[in-house]
Amino acid sequence: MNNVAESESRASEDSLYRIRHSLAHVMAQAVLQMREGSTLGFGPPIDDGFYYDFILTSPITDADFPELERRMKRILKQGQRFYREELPADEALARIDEMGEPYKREYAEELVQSRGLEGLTFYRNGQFLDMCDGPHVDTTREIPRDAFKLRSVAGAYWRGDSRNVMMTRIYAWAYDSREALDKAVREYELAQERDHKRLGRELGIFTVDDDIGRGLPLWLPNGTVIRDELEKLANELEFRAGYQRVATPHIAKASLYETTGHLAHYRDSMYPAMEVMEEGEGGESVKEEYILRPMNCPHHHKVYAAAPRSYRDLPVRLAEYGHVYRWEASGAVSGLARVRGMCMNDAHIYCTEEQIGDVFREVIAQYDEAYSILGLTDYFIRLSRWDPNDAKGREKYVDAPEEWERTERILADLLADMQIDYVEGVGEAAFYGPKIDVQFHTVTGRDETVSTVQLDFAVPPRLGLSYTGADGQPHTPYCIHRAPFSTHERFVAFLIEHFGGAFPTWLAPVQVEVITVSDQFADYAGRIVDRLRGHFVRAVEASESDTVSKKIRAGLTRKVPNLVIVGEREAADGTVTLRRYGERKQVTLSLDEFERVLLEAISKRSLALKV
RNA sequence: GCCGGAAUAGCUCAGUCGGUAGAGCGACUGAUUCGUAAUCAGUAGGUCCGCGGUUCGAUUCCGCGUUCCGGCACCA
Repeated sequence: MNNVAESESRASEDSLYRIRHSLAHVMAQAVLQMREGSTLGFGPPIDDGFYYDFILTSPITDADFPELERRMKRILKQGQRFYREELPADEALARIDEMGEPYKREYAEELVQSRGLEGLTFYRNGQFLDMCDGPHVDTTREIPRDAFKLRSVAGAYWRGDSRNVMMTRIYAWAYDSREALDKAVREYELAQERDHKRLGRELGIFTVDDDIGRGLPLWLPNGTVIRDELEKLANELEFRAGYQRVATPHIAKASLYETTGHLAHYRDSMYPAMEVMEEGEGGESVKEEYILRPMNCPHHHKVYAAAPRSYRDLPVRLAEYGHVYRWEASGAVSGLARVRGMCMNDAHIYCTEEQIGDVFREVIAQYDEAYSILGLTDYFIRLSRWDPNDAKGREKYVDAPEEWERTERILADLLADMQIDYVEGVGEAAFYGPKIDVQFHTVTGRDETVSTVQLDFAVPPRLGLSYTGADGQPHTPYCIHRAPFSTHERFVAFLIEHFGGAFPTWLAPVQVEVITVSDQFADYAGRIVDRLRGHFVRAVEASESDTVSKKIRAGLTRKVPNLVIVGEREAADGTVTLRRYGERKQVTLSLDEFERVLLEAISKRSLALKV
């Protein structure tokens, strides 16, 4: 972006910021008209509009939106001026008391007492007064009346803390023109059509059944194909990088998690223990507790510990697409994106401190390769640190400040050295160490952690892991946890939305569907399908009794990447007519040629077919 | 977990001011043999989410529960 464009875009963002911020005040004014006696929380501009939080005297639902919007438009029409006023701290607090706004008061006190502000600013427009930093438009006439739209009502904790009161948040879109608003709303609606929960059902990828349980998706045949293909790719990348595959059970004794610290730091996210009676040495009954594992690492640590290790063996790379189970909060569970039983593209790399840098480089190179195969480019890196000031710090993180500082520095230096831009994620670390998270933008515009690389300094020593160094002495290895393909669940959820359900040929559940013009050509179609299946291509024949149009429609609806149409011409010439998903233009090519480009696209995992 | 909303056929949805329900698509059967996004006809398919309450009678009203959706918190 050149400088002119940059400054223009910033100027328009500033004006948009004012519009959104001012509209928040306008909405709050209208809400107070409809629900007199309600109190205010925060009401900031956001990426696509604004929201405002309230404690309402009686609920508002989207059924109230038309009236609320009418009132807002009336305010805009009135041309209310925004008046700014700055008061010294004591007067400001007195003013807020008059306003009867306890939450504003709490925040104002904090601004004055903890942050030492000497004065606070207020904005008044019409009857509405708010403590607010601004900036705002001069008058509500500057705000286009047709460029905002109320979106949804939601709950939100005061100041984002679940120990606080739950407020009602009203979200709205807001832009500087009707066209920009329409565009945003259209994009939102298009994103809804790509929703993985919807496509997952329509494309037969997964289902969730009440009798199995919440957050425990069942992978249907089409979804299982995608899993298997991803797993195959992961295995190949890992094999090439010297990983060794292991297989370990889904449960372990509770005592293991006592030792690792999971029970101390992670208990809330774990399924509770299963109690069983086992026979003790003397034949007596002994109570034993087993836990569904929430992570694979302790099991892999035990694989590591199963053999004596020398520094010459390191790094040791142990990989498993391992199943783990986590007791996710009921309100968090959603489709495949947040589940309670998941299968993780896990590997643990045990290394010396000196090797950490090289191992991270190797892992990040692997991430790059994996994402480039999938055509994923819209992501950024987050360095996730612990938060020593967290109120629940001792519960959330292993208490070892020097280790945190040292390992976080290693990662920060490494990122700087590799010239990788990143954002800081304070309080986003794992309990056992800092991590580098890969944050993807989802189609609905939110960021989501898909993959992570974690540096674990805490658990290996607790399990007594060691290797013999060149000095003949035992040393404790570091463990690096990595999962470029995340869990099958979250990654496939993300990929469904990324591809809009139209997977590249190598990943598609059905790779080729052969459509006959009439069932006179069923023999030819059958021969094509058999031949392709002989090469492990997932080819199917369309139903015989439908019309060509109907079969094409069905194939497109199921987003089959390659529709092959055969009729008299093709049967006579030994050719096929190929209609690629998303392309109107078709090509007729010999069956041999089609097979060649198809197999090449599959083996190279191409995003497109070269014809 | 918290706030709010929703739940009717496989899917998308209509409907019953309280008298046990309908459409389109899909499925199945038959006819049609067709050249690029829906051929025609017929058939089957529903404890109207569950449990209580009110009522002569509840899918409809009320309560509780379950699940899902939009958020918040938490997180791969």
